[in-house]
Amino acid sequence: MNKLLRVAIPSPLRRLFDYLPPCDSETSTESVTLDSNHAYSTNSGIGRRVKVPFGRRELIGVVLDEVTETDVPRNKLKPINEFIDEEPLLPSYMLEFVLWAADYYQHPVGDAVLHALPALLRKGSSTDSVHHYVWQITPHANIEQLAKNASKLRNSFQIIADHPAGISREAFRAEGGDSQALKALFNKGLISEQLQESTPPISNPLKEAPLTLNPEQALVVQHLQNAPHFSPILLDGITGSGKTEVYLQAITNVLNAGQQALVLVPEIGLTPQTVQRFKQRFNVPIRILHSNLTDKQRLEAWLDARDGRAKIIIGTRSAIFTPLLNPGIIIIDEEHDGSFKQQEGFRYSARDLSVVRAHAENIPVILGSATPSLETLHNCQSGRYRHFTLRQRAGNAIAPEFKLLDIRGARLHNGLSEVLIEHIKAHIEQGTQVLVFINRRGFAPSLSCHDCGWIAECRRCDARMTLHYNPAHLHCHHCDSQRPIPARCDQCGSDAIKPQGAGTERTEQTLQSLFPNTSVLRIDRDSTSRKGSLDKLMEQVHSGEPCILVGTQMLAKGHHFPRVTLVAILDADGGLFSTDFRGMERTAQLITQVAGRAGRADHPGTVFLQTLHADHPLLTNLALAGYEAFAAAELTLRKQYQLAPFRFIAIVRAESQKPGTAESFLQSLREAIAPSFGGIDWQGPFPSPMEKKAGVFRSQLLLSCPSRIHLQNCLSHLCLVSDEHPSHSKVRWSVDVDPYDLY
DNA sequence: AGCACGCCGACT
DNA sequence: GTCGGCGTGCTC
Repeated sequence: MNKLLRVAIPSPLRRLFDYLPPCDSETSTESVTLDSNHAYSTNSGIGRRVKVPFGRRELIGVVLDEVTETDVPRNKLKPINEFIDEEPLLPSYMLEFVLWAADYYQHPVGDAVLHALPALLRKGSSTDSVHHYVWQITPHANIEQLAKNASKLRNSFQIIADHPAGISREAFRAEGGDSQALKALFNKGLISEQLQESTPPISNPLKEAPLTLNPEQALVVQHLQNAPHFSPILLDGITGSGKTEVYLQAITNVLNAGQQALVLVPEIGLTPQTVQRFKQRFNVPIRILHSNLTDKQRLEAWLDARDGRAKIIIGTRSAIFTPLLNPGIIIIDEEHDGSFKQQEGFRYSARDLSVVRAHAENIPVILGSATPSLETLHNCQSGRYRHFTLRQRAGNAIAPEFKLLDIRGARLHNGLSEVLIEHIKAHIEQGTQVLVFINRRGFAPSLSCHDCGWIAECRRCDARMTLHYNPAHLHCHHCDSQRPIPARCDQCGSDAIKPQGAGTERTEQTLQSLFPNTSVLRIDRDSTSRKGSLDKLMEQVHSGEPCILVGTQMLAKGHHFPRVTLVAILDADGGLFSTDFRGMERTAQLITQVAGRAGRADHPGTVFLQTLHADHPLLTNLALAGYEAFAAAELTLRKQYQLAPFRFIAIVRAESQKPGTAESFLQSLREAIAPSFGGIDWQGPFPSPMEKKAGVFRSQLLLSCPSRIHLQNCLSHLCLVSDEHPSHSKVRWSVDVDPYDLY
């Protein structure tokens, strides 16, 4: 009986493809079949990449199984062209993990498997294309041999000095080292390149002494040390309560046991400050997976993790698929953050998968947050996760005080109330800093005609164009289309067209004119898009001089502003009446996170919330009792209304070029499937909250069910039906399991 | 998703 | 006459 290879192919087809073993050019070229003592039949093919003929193309796939039976007619089977890898690329438990994820999120297996690989491996690069030469400091070299003002050289020297076991060129560049400086240091004889030796076990992984833990922190570290097996933990601690120190000490124990740590952070949270904490503490190779690495750097980091050379891996969402030789712990920092859920394609949640992976590897996992998601809190209540709370702030800092600022009927200066302006003035005069949070980029959220009421709208979306002055244009934040600012109204020709409302640009301008002698710094995607511009702004803030920071949620993540004593949230009402049932939760998290930027160290902080709904229970509860109380109340409501996390939900989304096509497609899916799946609650199909986006019409169907398995079975069936559907080519559809956004 | 085949309109 | 529009069908 011939052995067949079952291969995962990167295609949207939700199935695997069977192939014959490769033709061996030496034995026979005309015979398609192979005898059993062929070289390839002796060692397992599972986990190896192959080049296969697929239609008229050649693709790279991964062998998932070896079988002897197939439903495919014999004459359709083709032999694979060749094996790329001698050995399995992935340990089998990693393949199983990806397969589990593909199944859970209803994503085509082949696409998921190849998604889990670094781009170069996806394209067929060999794993030994990475050279193992590393740079080291020569024995007598000292940084003092370099001129004091040669900062580039000194910085590059320091990076290499920080890696006594040697650092590769790619890793050096990834850490911000300069190639020219590398050459110069080599020419000066300060560094040398040699073949990497197998890293000697590090006797002491610590570079600096750990901080003393308070009793709450010690309890967590102790718990992990006593139980180094699967044990999901929520580390629930307000900003400044020392979550990071707990991570560092938990990692220390893992390193001492000769194991590796995987740390996941939100997309925007991968700041140099976070990374610095780890580098300062540890004496071990650390790999950072951030978004602007080259493909080669990524591959190298991946291989270093897989082969155990890297001891700590810090990365964003996709790093959850990094294989580890000897995993010891997984840490998800800011676990409530939406960026852990991929919003297109393979719609996995790295946070949820981290628990699945930790379970499979039987290691602890820490979910850390000052504002835990309701899912995670629910998992604590049901006993699935242990809940540890850190209530003490470092250095006895006082928690910020919340004040609701009722702006009904108040005179506003481009969104700033007079009371607020007075408070800003007082803080500036007292010599501290002020943070103004507004969750809208641009100058104004819309441009409208005062004569006829016309509003500038996007031609491709059901949305208004945002007015930007810097540079001047109209911009759609949903599809990125842009056009010049019209001089006259499109509809009536009047020149009375005016900006409506305020975004960061306008707020910056208004504050600057109110406080001409104070620097006003704007921090949003537009002001920080140029490389290094964020660093420059941060430098100015950290110099400590009084200033006003104006910005979007970028301000709420990762950065600490010790001199800020006043936080102003200009529009606290944003998510109060959202159609998304998670709107409240997100608003509460955002407000709490922004507030956490103030009142650190010895400066007590105040948080002002401008609102038109000063008696709204969310706001009063949050302001008076804090996030924990809010979350408890919100969970009760979710239970009452039978929403997530008390039911499992999934959304089927569809889009089409013509209006109505997507909706009738979903309608026929529902009609075809609903009768055979009782116990599932169907809502829709209805048009998406923004039906037209980037020129396509979108519709969605919401399924919910108290049983995960039942929902899962229903979705599998739905995908089968959908694949066979006649309008399959006119409609693009996708399934989102455990959606984060209901748009 | 690609990529080919296939069958009708405006160009040299 | 043919270049090319995108409908539809297939990929082990």
